[in-house]
Amino acid sequence: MKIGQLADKSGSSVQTIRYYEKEGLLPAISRTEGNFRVYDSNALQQLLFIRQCRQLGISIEEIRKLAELKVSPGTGCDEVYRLVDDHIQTISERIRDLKQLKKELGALRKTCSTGRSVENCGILKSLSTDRA
Amino acid sequence: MKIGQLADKSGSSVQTIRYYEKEGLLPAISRTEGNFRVYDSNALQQLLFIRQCRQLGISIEEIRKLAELKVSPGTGCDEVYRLVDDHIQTISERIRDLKQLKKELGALRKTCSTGRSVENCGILKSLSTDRA
DNA sequence: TTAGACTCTATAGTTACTATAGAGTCAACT
DNA sequence: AGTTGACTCTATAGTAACTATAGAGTCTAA
Repeated sequence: MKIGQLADKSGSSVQTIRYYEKEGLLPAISRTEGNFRVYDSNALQQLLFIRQCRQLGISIEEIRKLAELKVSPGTGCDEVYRLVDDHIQTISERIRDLKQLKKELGALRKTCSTGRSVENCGILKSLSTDRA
Repeated sequence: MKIGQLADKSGSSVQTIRYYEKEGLLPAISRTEGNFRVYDSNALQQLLFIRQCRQLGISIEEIRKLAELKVSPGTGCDEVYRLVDDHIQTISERIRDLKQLKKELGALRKTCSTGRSVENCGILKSLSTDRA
């Protein structure tokens, strides 16, 4: 199949697929005489793997590592385990930070009652003088 | 004061201050004979305002808007209110998404018991076959 | 044969900075 | 006066993960 079909089936855009190839996530594939990329179902599987990882917020760099591990038999999967664990940790921290942020913004919003003019706007006042 | 001192006092880096100037967040300031930037306490205030906003995750584009509103007397502060409200909304969504992600990663992690070899790694298996 | 859909490469744009190179400025010390 | 060192200047490239564009080529169906 050609890149457009692969894009449809995988849910990635054509440009994104080419981007993944350039980044070394998808191996070089064969081409038609007219230089069009040709993919098989194996390529589709690989792409779905990448997509799955990306949807879980795993970076391209990390996906590269995972892909390497996948094809290096004999090594333990501790590293895979650790990568996922680290990722969960990162996300937890991000959630904590965002919650704090939301709290601060909530407080900020309370300083404003709509309808005033900007000269008396509590939000702008707070932003100008408060310390986070 | 010169840019280094302003950086120290504000907590922003020298490059970041120059970047804000280029982006139009800080007004053009005067220079010494030797072309060094010179700042007063007013500039420090403006920079602290920007920092405060950035720490609350407000984008540079939005800060530009806020700064404009600050100096356009007579207009209502409804717009400020709305901006902050939208921002809270965005953050809430982001938190929700991340929580979902964490849940999925947690489930993924459970498919792995450490010490196995990658051929049997539950995580890699899941990533290769599951649908999110 | 030609129109339309698709594909190709290469390049620039996105966000909010950070890092670097290479040059100039300035104050203090010898 | 010379020089060292800290600071500053501009311009440019890099970061992450794409997206968008230009301009050209390919393929297929009417």
